[in-house]
Amino acid sequence: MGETRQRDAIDRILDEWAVQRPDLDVSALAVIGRLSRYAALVQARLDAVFAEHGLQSWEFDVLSALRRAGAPYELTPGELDRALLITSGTTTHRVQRLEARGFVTRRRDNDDRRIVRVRLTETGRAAHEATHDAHAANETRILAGLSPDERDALLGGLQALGRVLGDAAEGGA
Amino acid sequence: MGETRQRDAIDRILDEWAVQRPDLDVSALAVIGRLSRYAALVQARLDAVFAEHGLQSWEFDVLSALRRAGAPYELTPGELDRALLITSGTTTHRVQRLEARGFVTRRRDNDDRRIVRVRLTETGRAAHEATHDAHAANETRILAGLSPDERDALLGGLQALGRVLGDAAEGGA
DNA sequence: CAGACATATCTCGACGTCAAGATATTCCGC
DNA sequence: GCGGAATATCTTGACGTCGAGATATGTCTG
Repeated sequence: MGETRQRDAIDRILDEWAVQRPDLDVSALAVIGRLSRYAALVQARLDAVFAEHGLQSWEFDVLSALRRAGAPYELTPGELDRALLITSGTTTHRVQRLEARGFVTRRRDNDDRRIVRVRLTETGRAAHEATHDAHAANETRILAGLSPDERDALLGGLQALGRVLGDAAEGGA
Repeated sequence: MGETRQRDAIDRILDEWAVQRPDLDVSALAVIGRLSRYAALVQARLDAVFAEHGLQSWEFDVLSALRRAGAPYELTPGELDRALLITSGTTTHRVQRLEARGFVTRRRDNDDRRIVRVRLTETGRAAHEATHDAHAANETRILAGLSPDERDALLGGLQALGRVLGDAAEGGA
């Protein structure tokens, strides 16, 4: 306690603005700048573990969405769009490449022939399984340096942000 | 108080894992999943305001870095790399396009001819100025729905995360 | 001062994403 | 059951980013 927190990259940005434009209110930047910067730094750490297991993070994301959907591990491209916050063109592209790797299959629904069913193959499920533990451990390790209070604060703050962003309404399944 | 927080998209993901793999510890996912998802949702809101002012967010980022460097509003490509967490190839590309729009100039340093000086033009400074207020207001508006406690929790949690990520050592000037 | 190493920037090719629109199918009101 | 609106997916072209390596310049060691 009482110890001054070490200044980070965002603090330096705020310092620069304080010199250049002391009239500005940078308190929102202090939050949002960190949010986006740290999300990028965290993603880089996650990518490193995926790479060790021969996966891109977008591949893992798709496999995870299918895995957690439960047997028969099947979703439509539209459901993937919404779950992963990506556009339909991106989903088509991702599914094609996962199909080429043998991780998923695609087939038309016979009741509604507009719909496609993307299903995890056994190979795909195994690839997810093989990577998941290391990934989860990686996430745990990243947060391990936080005290319980800090971690609660971060989670609570993010939950509140999610409420403000209206996330409950988006990404529905 | 006592009111149950509305369940959001990440809660639904956690619920799905609880059904599929009740043995998993998803508490780290609850934090990191939100971090990356909300960073993406926030970025989309920021992009909307930049678009109203005819800028891409990467353009605004470069103009901001130069602006807050102070007169003569000049940085090297390497400094931009580190400030913006991008690779040198990306910086070259960004600077070329900002130069084409008349927002920056490039010239070799005469003392060390490996070095380039990227300088904000008056046009570039004006473009930043014209966008900055709306952008700052947008950031403030996004956070306006948070209570002071929630906002403090979010900021404090992010600062702790920055410490854990070693951000103080990165992005230095 | 020559050679090796270090630094700064740029080039090139590949990749992932998006936006807009095309196509195919289903639903709904009459 | 017909025509138009709605829905689901795919196609296309453009763009931003990265990684690896090329080039040019500077520094250091002996």
